[in-house]
Amino acid sequence: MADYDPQEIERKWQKLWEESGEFDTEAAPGRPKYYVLEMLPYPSGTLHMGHMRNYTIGDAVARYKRMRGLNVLHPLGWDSFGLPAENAALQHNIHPREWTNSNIAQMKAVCRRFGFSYDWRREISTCEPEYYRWNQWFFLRMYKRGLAYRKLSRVNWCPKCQTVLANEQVVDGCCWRHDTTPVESKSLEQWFLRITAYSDALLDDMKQLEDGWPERVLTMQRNWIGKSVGARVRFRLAGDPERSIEVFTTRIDTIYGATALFLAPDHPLLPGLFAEQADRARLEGEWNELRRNILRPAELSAEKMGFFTGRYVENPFSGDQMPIWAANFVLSEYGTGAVMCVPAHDQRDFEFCRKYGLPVKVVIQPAGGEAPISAEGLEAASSGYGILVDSGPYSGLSSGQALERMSADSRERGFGRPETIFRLRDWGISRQRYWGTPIPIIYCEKCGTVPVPDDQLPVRLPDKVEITGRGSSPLAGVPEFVNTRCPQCGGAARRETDTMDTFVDSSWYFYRYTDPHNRQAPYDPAAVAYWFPIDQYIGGIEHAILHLIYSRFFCKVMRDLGLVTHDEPVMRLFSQGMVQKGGVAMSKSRGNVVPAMDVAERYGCDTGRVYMLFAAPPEKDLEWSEQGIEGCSRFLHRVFRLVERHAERLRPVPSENPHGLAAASLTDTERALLRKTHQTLKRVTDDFEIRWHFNTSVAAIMELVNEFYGREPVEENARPEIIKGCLEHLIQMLAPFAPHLAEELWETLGHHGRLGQAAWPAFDPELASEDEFQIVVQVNGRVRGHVLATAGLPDEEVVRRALADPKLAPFLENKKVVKTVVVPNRLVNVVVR
RNA sequence: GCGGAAGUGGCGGAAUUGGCAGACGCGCAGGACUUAGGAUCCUGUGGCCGAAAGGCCGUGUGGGUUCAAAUCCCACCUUCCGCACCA
Repeated sequence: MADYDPQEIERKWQKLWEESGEFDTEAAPGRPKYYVLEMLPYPSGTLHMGHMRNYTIGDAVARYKRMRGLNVLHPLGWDSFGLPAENAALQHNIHPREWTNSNIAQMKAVCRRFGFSYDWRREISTCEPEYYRWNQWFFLRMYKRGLAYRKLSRVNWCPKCQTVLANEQVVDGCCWRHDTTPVESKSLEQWFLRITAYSDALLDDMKQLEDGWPERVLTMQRNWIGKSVGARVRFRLAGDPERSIEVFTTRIDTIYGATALFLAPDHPLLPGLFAEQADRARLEGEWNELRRNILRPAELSAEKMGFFTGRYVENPFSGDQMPIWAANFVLSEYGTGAVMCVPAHDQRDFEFCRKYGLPVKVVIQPAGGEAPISAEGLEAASSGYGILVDSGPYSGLSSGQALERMSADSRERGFGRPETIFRLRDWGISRQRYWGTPIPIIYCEKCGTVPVPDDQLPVRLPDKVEITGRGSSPLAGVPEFVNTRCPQCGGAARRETDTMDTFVDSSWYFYRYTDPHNRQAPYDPAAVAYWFPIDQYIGGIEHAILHLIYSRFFCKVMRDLGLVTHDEPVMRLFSQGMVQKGGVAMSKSRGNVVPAMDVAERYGCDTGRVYMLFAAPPEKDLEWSEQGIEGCSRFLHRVFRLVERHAERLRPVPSENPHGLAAASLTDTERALLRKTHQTLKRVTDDFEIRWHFNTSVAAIMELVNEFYGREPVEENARPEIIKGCLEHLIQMLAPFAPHLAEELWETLGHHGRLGQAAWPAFDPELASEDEFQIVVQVNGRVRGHVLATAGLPDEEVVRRALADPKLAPFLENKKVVKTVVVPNRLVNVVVR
């Protein structure tokens, strides 16, 4: 008997698949489609098992859906612009393009060695001009619509990357790639994409995603967008009614309780407030001290500080005079940079006022019978909604009523208006780097900022450039690139030398897969109309906001440009867990990686795939275990031997897959094999369709294999055509997980067509059904015995048999049966007293 | 601090609708085959008591609902994740 040789089998089928274009797909209007996609990888070098998990999940799904008869689009490409290529260039004196392309070649070889069912004709690489010209094309369309603009702004600067970061790329005050490097603040001219124009759309359209996206991703996006509905209110400066300070508040209902007004330390009006005062010098000293103590996100426990500016404002509702303080916890970049201080109803204000002895005034009493609160009795702010008191004409209203009426009144009386603000900021995309998409803008002395015309795209990245790793755009040092002609007046002009954030590349790449070689447009809308939206997207949770919010934004822009008709690009999102070794995520920097190629060479890729799916449910983190993978290797060997043992006898026999029990007179063994086969089929199918828990699919198939082994020699008690039918189902169910072995065994059983194109077996509930059950017999909820019952036996009869079980007798002695509970085909519980 | 997820044998995990907790795999123990086994096949394997039959205990902790709870409710503990002076 031949031995299972994964190397030979896998090589054979990969070659055949490639030659026949097995996984090439074409749009076929009218035929049901399925678009399954794994997040675009960055070509960092060699692939390790930590990378392979989402490809394995995606490939199992793609293969399953093909067997269900769907037209499956399953592509892969490369997110090939980005900083590591420049760092490699510095370190090894190699051109970023060369480094990148050699990594791609290596990684692609691993993907091929794993037999992933990609349509490689659709492969894209974002650093190729054929791709990035469409980044420029989209940018220009956004520019024309005012969605791309340039402004001087304070930006996040990572000293390690030597470039600017978007807000989304700053985590806990540090760079997302260098989590121990605090970002610095710089003022630079930057290009922005106006994602805030879609704040409400990004929020509202999440309703379409509630069924298909993980709740925590939606929550993170909601928090990130940070919508606040409130009001803007203007406070006049006491003694100087021409000047005023605006605040934003979500709690205008508490405004009668305001006892001060706080300004952010770098509020522009602040220096002017104490300019004319006698103790100006002291105030400026305080101010400088306070500015040294502006709270950074990392130091939350730091103490609140502030000082009285010596000036007052007038509360436009109550007429009260309120002192103006500067406070270190007020954010200058959020809202108006000024807030009203309501210590009774805001915890931060409460703490500040207790420290500096400012008065506390209660204006909201809790509704619904709770004890009323008083300023003296408060130990913490009472921030809930309630009923207004001491609030002039608004006393007696509920918070809800007051919020609406008071913001409307503020508008009518000319000192305010309802306002909604967002935490979301526009997306800064300028990067002072070489290895990215050039921003297609030309600066002309006469004409100003001029977009590059479409027919001059792509603006190509020059090959020759000096990369220094220091903080200025490398392209600025390439005169052939910088010096150009103005497209409008033809005069001498200079090109923009910053490149785009690489998240621009990945914001729309999945559209390009539908039409990857189009030279006239980013894609044919008809191709997108057929394939979109993406049915299943699979990737890591680290992109919960970054990539996934940018992509949603791009989709909405495309929709408004008339390029797509859907609102959301991705219907279902799945975040797989990480692969760990030694309890921490596999990564090159930690040095705990298991190279994917090693696994393929040692065990075969089928074994590696089965392990990735079997060791844990896909959303959980998975610990790499050499013993675990050996178990999976044993399992595949076991399957191989099982089929091989029967193959010669079964090859000439027609397989029989009886449907229903009446048609065939079955032996006990046949019945048992068919039952287990169809029970397994139900479990595996449900795991694909509903549960997405492939660990239990693999376990179910293992059970089926064990069933065969437990009944060997099966040929003595079962007809060959029944055995063959069951083995075929077994192989089909294995195909999404271990496709090479499955193809080989399919052929071993005498088939000539490809297994990947064979239909998924039809489930027959009648064959799966049990006709006899072991009923658990409980007394007062504790298991005391078992009885056998045939399906459909009346409850009374089941109870009668249960009570007749001699094992129960000691527990029934001197007791009265109060009640019996019957769970059909499962359990009888006798309640006694 | 707020929000979310999780906590089950020696280990990874299973229990899909409240119905025998521990499927499947690893590990471990024993056996068969064998010159040999780190191959393969078979058996056993939550803890405690017991020769066995069987009994008691057991899903982070404490309470509750129920004939019946890993599963539902309340309180708490631990771990992980997200948000964090966002006015």
